[in-house]
Amino acid sequence: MSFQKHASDLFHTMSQMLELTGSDRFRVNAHAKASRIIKDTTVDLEPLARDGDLKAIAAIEGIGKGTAAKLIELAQTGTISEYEALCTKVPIGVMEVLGVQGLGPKTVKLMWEQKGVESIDDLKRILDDGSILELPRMGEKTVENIKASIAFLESSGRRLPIGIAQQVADRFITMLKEAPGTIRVAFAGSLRRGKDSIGDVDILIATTDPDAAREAFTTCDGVMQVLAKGETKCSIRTAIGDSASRWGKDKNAAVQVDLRMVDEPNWGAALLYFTGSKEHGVRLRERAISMGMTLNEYGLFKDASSEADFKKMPPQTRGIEPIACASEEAIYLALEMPFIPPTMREDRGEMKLTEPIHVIELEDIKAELHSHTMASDGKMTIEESAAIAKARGFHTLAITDHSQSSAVAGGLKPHRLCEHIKSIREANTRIDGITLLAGSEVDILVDGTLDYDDDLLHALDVVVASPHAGLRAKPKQATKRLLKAIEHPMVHIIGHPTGRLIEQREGLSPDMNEIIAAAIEHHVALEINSHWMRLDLRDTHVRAVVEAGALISINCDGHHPGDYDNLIFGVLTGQRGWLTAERCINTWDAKKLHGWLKSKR
DNA sequence: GCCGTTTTCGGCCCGACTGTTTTCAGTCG
Repeated sequence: MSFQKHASDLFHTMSQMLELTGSDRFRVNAHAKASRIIKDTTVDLEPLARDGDLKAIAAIEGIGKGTAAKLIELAQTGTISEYEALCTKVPIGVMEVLGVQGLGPKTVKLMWEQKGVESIDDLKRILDDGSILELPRMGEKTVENIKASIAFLESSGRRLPIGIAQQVADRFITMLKEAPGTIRVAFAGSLRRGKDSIGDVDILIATTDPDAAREAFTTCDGVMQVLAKGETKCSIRTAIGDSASRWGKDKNAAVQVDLRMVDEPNWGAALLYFTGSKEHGVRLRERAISMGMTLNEYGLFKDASSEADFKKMPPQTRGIEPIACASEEAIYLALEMPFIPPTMREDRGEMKLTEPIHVIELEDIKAELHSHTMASDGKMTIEESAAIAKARGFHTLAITDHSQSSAVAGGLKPHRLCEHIKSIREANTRIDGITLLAGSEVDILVDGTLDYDDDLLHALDVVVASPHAGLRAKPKQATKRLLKAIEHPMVHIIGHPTGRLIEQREGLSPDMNEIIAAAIEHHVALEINSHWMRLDLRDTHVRAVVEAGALISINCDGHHPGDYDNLIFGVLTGQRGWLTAERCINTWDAKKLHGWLKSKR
């Protein structure tokens, strides 16, 4: 595990332990925030911490001298004394109990202190023998909810890949559009922000008939449990359904879906609020206060009232008219900020922007440079794939089937690749309106060499070099391997550079700063693989690439016709890394792109 | 623990829902 991931995990655990020991809540928050920033930052913390550079670390916003000192301690001694001290106070197993939905620090602390609950198994014990009912504020209904939450956690507690969450959201949106009285319906939350994995699906609806929406939502097919059913908010757990088979083995997979009912005139304020992130929302509300205003899900209010008792009532209930609420754009404008796209709302520096950043959009993509056909493990012919790419308005499609070492993927032996190149060239003469390029997704072997000899590589228009095996290698070895591929003069793109699979396989952890520096030096583009199981590079890597000024290539890695629809997830990942169109080679016009590809021949 | 266009001290976002409460605490996002 990388130093930063490890440090981030430690701070997260410390934050929970502080909460359980009744520490000052602002201190708890500061630790949680530090955990998030350590995970997200593009600053390489390990060398700074090893050198004891307190000043440089504390210069990162949200990281102060206290946290910086602990990071240095971690790098130099291997642990943090505050963490060790907390471990003697709080059994580590108590933290897993905090993961049960509906149980917060107060309740978990009570269970731990009064009933000796130090694990989920202990919790099950006091549920089974009924002694949980001896705790204050604990009744039959709460007990049932806890049992359901444990079952949820054990069956499918993990986060959903965005591709699956999107299917769930689309299903509910289609259903709610049919409900009587619906004016508008949309998904919000982390799904709208394009995160690579989604904890729960948020749906927003404006309707003249809330009762109908509530009924439709809580009684539709697949609903396993209704968690809340209130005036403005409903929560359910639903089976994932058809999508589960595509996802993998877990047919019992479930996900929580929240429905928020809002008034149409406040749509923008509600959408902004429920899109989050929580941290971005906090920053916005702080900014509003500093400007003498109040921001909530009903709007942005000029709130000069200083009466303390008035302050206790939200402005909308005091008859104050919002100065902005209809659209997100209006609210950002009133806050004197540029519009921040949903994908950038993570409190990763966007609050400091004075000018808008025009991040890449789906429509900017004009070429697909990584696709498979029936020649290897794809399910499309060259012609089928070309027709789809053409229909999407692409000017170029590169056919890049697997190389010989990927035996399970039907990788092509050299003589078959030669025949395949001929087929692609022949198809290119036959098919109008799109340029077909002959390429290959060439394995980067464990030692960093490529899977075909240079003569054969030279015959290809596009070389996507990707790691497929040996994905458990140590960071140093992984860095060396990828660097060797980047330095190869005939490589255009490094495909899914880390080989991670979301929620399934961590993949490689190379030194991204070294990788990016080499990519710049050797004019190699790093891929954002758009498949929702991969999204590799991930958002924070893209941000580092963008800051350093390297090139990105966003590709579908299509095997099935439907895989072209995954492109949006790659684009959203790019946006999350603040990627602009000009840094992405797939947005270039044909002349520029083909010229760049030929420069490596 | 962090931070500063009043501040190195004294603040630190806002509202909804549930369950067990007879007026509200705990949790969530």
